[in-house]
Amino acid sequence: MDMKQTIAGLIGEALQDCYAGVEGLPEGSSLADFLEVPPEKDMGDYAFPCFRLSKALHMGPPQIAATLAGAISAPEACTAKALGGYLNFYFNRENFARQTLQAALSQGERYGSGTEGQGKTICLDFSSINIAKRFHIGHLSTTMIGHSLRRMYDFLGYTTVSINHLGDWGTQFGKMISAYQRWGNQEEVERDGVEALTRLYVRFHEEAEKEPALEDEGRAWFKKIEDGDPEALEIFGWFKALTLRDTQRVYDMLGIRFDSYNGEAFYNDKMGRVIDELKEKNLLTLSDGASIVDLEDSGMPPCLILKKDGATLYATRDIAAALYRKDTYHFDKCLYVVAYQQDLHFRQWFKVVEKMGYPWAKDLIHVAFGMISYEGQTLATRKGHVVYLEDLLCRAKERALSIIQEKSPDLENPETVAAQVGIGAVIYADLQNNRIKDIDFWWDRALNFDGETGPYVQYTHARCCSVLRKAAAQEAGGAKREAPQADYAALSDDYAQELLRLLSRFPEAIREAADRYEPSIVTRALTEMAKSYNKFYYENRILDAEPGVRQARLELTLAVKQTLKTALFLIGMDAPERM
RNA sequence: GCGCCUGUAGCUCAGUUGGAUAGAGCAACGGCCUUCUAAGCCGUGGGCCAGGGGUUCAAAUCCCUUCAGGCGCGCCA
Repeated sequence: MDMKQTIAGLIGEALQDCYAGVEGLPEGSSLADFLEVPPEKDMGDYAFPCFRLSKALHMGPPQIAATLAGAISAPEACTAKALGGYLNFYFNRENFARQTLQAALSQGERYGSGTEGQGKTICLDFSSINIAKRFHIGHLSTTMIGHSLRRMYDFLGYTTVSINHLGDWGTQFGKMISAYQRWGNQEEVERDGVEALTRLYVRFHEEAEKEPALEDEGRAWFKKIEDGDPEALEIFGWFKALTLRDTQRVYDMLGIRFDSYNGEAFYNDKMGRVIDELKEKNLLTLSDGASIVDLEDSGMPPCLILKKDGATLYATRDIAAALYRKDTYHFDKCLYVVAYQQDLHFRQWFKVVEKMGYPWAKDLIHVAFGMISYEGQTLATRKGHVVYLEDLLCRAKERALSIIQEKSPDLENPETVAAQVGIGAVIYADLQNNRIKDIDFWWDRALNFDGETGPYVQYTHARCCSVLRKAAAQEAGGAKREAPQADYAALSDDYAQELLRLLSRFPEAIREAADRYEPSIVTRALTEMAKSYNKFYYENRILDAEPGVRQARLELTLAVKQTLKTALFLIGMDAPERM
């Protein structure tokens, strides 16, 4: 049982003993929710504010705290002291150390995992690239947040389905075929991939300025795609394959995998059902020639379903996709990791699904995140005001490599580690803050590896590994027999206790992150743990301590190492053992 | 005009969903490597928590309001 529950139990008993029969007192598990962490270490490990009892008991909080403190005696778990209106609890440090390490070490890198997701499925729609467009920093957040959430839900036992909802439908692809037919050549496109397609697309627009007939030609090619013309489909399929090939390089660098690439084209023939159902349920009305679902009763503008010309829209496709996913995956939740600009769009079509009578509309979640800008300005591909993800990752890797050459010239696999560290820095920076915050990208910030950064945490992990390696070497070399019994009382100092406290709370952090769809909670827990370990490390000698003390500190180091690795994994980062 | 979001140190942000004296990192300055990884550690300076009202024993946190910024508001996605 964890300390919080233990303490809640002790308070419950004390309330019974001291104030039996009084009405309106909290009891049971609600007491655990009242517990808080005091702002200062010397105020204890947990505190119970007595203010809220004073009404029911007709007594001042300090008096209540003092009475309860007198009634609590459980020295093997903790001691209680009254301070003002607070009842402060101090852990029995030796026992707390033993219990926490036992919990962490028995599960190893699975520490913090769970089974609460057994039998539940979560769909995650993220990254969702557009065909014939290069992957740039504007796609980083959706990709990393989605990937991280996916790993967290997996860790908690959920079945997850990662979906890359491809942007692969629209007249722009007709234009691209037209441009390719006029000016493209196969070799060049095959070689340069998306880059070549972008050039063709840009040229198409330049030429179309002078020759407006081109627009019609583009539309005609798109019509051919719609009608299933073999030539059009072949070229378009090739463009698609090229895009996926180019993008896959980035996904490989990031360790990301998708279960489905069903995008807009896939749902093209699945929207009839939506229209029919909306008509059947009397939700569709005509307005200025377009078909809409009126949402005035929900205080929102209407949701457009069909254009004047009868063509479907974004919302129509999203609804069709949601129905398909519910039928196919039977999800308990479907998350859309999409920038906050689209907040209204999601609220609208979620509401339409609700009006269609599907109770699972409440399980559709828009996981919104902030905008990214580049050195104070809006991203603009056309003006070249953009940072491609591949370039960013490469430069981060180069920077890591040059630091390795300077500080660790003897490293065996500098290229591999440089990639892990450089890419880690980029991922960390993206998942460091609350996802709703806008991000302004600056090169010098992105390539800074000092302070609270990805490399800092990886460095701490490598440091733990180094200590454990040296310990193993000592044991192999020396005449030591079996591991001595750890002296957990040796972990009573403030530095060790703070570290243990963070370890003991790590499982909660993962759950909070999953509940709030907020990877930054894990990033922060990770950073706090690394900081805490570095302090501990400077205050305490590990390898040359007395055997029992050495063993206890090694166990703590091992627990931290494993937990850091797990947390890094959960936000999508690698954990090199040396750097 | 209406709606959503944001406003905390010079900069970038935390702040455990209402608790005790508001915390980190960066930047600046000053210390610490013949000892387990100095990509590290320690210290100094820096705050009207955007402003004003309320609710509460207690507000950066909840409610109202003003201001500032971002985003969105029908045939794009």
